[in-house]
Amino acid sequence: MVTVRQSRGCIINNMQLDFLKNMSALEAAPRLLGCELERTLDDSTILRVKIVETEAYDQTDEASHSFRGETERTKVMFGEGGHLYVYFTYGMHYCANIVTGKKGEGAGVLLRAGEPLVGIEAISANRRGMTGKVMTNGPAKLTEALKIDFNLRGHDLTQAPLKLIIKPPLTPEQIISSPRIGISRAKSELRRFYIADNPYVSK
DNA sequence: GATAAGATTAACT
DNA sequence: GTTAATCTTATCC
Repeated sequence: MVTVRQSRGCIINNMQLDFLKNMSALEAAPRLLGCELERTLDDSTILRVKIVETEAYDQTDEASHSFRGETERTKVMFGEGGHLYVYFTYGMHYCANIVTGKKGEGAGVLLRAGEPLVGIEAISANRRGMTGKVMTNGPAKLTEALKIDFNLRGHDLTQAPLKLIIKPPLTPEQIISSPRIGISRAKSELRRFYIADNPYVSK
């Protein structure tokens, strides 16, 4: 019985991420709010966070890494939805995106902030002892908290050690959209989404 | 081969 | 509000 349930659960999980292949970044960004990321560390510690803030990037978007076409860095963004695009920036930070769309489309959703649910002590340790919202209320803070770096570049999010767990969609009333943060182009487009009144949102 | 900019953060004043 | 830290990637010689 357990085997059957696990097997079915796995299939359902895969199908749940399948929808990302048929979704634009702009559709997926608000949809991913409230969903969860489960990270298994090398020592088997389980961490889980709820996604509370996202931004949409795609090929038609001047601010996107995929805007000027596929390169060695951005090729994961041009792969199938449901994988992880990781990039390194400002000489010291990693940021993570959930890729959306079919193969050949360069689109993804930047994970900007999360709310720790499980493994909070380990998350705090990863963040050099910080506690409270400053642990995960920024894109590079989130990757540091979950130990995401180039080891997980292109990772399939249906698999350990990093799984995306789909939850029911939030209501429109729970979601606020705004311009994105930290970009120099396409500044006025409403491509940032966050959960209303959640203390772990970055700003 | 060299250079400039960057989907940021934390520690300052 | 300002700034240093720090290095990959893209772009331009």
